Amino acid sequence: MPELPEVEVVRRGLEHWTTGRDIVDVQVLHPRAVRRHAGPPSDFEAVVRGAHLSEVRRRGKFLWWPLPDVALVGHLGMSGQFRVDGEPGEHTRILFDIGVPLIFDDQRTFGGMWAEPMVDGLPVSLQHIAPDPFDPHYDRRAVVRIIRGRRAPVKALLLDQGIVSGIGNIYADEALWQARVHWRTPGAALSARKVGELLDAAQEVMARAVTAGGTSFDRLYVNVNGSSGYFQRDLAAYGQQDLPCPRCGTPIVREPFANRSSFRCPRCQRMRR
DNA sequence: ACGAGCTCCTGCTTGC
DNA sequence: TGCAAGCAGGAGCTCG
Repeated sequence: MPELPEVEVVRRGLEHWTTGRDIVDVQVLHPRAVRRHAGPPSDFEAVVRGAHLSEVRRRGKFLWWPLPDVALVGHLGMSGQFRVDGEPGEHTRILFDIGVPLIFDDQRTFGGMWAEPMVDGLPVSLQHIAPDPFDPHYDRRAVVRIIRGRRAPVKALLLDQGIVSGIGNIYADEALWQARVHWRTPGAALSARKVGELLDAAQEVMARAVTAGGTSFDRLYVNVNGSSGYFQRDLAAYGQQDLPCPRCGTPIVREPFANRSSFRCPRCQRMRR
């Protein structure tokens, strides 16, 4: 489940392996892997072929290579991977030749790549994606104000990439656990101090996860060289159903949330008022 | 404008 | 043993 930490680990790997290289050739092996692109996969191939790769940028969970006229953008979705370490496989969707093979694999095909113009340094389809907590443009006070102005469950607000980007189901649950907030609490029911605490917890837990190389539950998330992260060892709430809360020992519970799951400590994370 | 719900997709796990 | 249902979920979309 690539969220900001996993995408950042991939970004660093890609920057190391692709910077200074040229796209000698590219083949789209699965048409669905090219999405949001204004044209067929053949146009995508034509646009990026020959491009020089200088740096890799990221906002939230989106990655892009700035090219002279457009950005080459990628999103890993649920199961996307970039690999520079081997041969194409059954889930390879796009194959680049940058002197060495650069492989975009995606088992569940929720991810994809496209090329599009940039406005103010940001690909056009990412204009509505808010800065993530590590972005110089991140405005903590503004995000606190937005969350406190909404009545939706605070977890839904944390996951809304238009408010603050990069947070997914894993790090939302971890941040809520760290700040001792029940995921269903309406944003408007939280104090400004508590929302700030929650945002700082999200930032802190994601920073630790980057250091750990991200969270790898299975082979669906690995770095560009195939190595796994190890932050799953440090998860306090997410996926920890029936296991003791690291703070108080109460078994973590799993609850349905928007057709998925939410994990919390029933003692540390109670609804207030 | 907001919030809830649905859809896309594959493969592993669970239950009858 | 086999089949079906459940589950994982990011992001864009529709609907009320």
